[in-house]
Amino acid sequence: MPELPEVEVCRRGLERWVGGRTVAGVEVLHARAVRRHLGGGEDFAARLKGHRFGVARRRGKYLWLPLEDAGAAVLGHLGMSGQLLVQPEGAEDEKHLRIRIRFDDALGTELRFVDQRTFGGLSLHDTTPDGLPDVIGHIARDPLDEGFDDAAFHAALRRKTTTIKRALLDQSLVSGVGNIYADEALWRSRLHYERPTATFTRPRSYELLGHVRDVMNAALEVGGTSFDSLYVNVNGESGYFDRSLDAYGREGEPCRRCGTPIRRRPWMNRSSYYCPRCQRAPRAA
DNA sequence: AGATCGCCCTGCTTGC
DNA sequence: TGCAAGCAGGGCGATC
Repeated sequence: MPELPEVEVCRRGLERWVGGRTVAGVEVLHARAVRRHLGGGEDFAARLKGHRFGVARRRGKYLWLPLEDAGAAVLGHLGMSGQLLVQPEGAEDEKHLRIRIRFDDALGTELRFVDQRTFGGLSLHDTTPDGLPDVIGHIARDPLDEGFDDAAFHAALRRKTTTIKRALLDQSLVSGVGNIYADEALWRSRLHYERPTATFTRPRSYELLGHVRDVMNAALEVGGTSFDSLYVNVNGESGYFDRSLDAYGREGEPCRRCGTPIRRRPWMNRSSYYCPRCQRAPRAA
């Protein structure tokens, strides 16, 4: 379950191992992996061939490889279980290999999109003048992005009629926050997931953003060591999940602040983990 | 038009 | 032991 830090590690790997290389051929092995490419797998392959990749970029959990001089980019999302791997050309196919991209050079490696649950995929899109694929114009910057506007985020919270965890997962307000990091940041902020966003004061919004950044930076430090190898490893096994989680997945275990057992509650076809003592439910829940 | 929620998918775990 | 249900969840799009 790659969250933003894992996607950023993946982007760095793409930048290092795939940037500047020219596509020799593309194999689409599973149609669902290119479902966002409206022209289908054959069109995807045909339109990539012969083009050179530029510098990999990322916004939220989306990442993309610009095609130089084409005004287009290959957009990728890892979904739940996606991986982008740089493998030796002769290496055995992974069980869930969905897309293979070969290159027109002598480096001896190819790019593979591997995805068990097929929530992720690749697609080709025109880019806007600022280089963004046109279909992700609605995705906000992430809190680690220098261009993220804290004041605008707070104003948006005040404007919305919703609750804080929904807002954290709303990629048009802030990107890169998934279910795990939302629960972690809320625990650190001592905020209940159902707190209405309209009640947020500016200091409270800023404190929450600070905790979101801390959670992401901590994971980035742990996961950021694995990209400096042949493999662009983004499978979420950063080690961060086992060692450093305070709320997510800890149902029944003692809160690290007060010792109260952490609770799990069904929420939006998912789960919310929280400390019932540190994170009190709002009065009008 | 803003807010909410069902659904897509596969493999592991749990329970009867 | 075998089968079914539960669970994981990002984001699109239908619905209210």
